[in-house]
Amino acid sequence: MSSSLHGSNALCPVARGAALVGDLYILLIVRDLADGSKRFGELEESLGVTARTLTARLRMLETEQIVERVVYPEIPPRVEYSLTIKGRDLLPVIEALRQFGEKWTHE
Amino acid sequence: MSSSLHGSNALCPVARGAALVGDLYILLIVRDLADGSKRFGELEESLGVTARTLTARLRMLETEQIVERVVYPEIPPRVEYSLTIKGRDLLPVIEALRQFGEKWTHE
DNA sequence: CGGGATCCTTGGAGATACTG
DNA sequence: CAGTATCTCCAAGGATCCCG
Repeated sequence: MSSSLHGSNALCPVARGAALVGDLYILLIVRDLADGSKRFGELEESLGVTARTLTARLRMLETEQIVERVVYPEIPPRVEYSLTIKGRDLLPVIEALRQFGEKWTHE
Repeated sequence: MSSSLHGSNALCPVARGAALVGDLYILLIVRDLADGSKRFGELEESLGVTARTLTARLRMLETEQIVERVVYPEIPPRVEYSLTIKGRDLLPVIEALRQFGEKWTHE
């Protein structure tokens, strides 16, 4: 996922941004959190990915300050994920992707 | 790279778009071709990736009609890659990524 | 419910060598 | 130059079990 850059244009802001979100699951997580917070289970079902993989992405997004994790000390436990300010600045990427998807992909 | 969708929101246009370009190298290829065609070797050096990997991405982008491949029968051979109309519709994604990268990433 | 720990499998990517 | 062909390897990801 968060790969390291090696090319001669690794310095480019596009490359640095792509190194963070150039990943299918991460884009889908940001999409899911676009309109409010979601629980771990909701994301799990929406992405159709195992907990292990989802956790890895969420931890990474937390570290990058793109996603915020809030734990509610209830029984059973509840954990809500939401976009930070930085994360919300990724929404134009999602929107551009949506435009493209609507225009060029079918089914 | 071009993963298959399994989640409950796999139908979303964002998901379908992300399935195509939710990959670091693909985003960098589109970025590199944004301002005109480039040769195989130029892309290779820019991305810092092996020929094998680059070829896989280019073939996939060709199949998806995002990139066009033109062979010039010269010696030594020359092959130019460029964005198709569909590929150019990905530029807003790259631009959004650039905005994000400029604002939130450093170095 | 929201994970952590473990085992296991696969294919994606590097390195190298070769060719039209 | 622009690939293809092999081999190898490691790490990402699924499956499973467990726990607070």
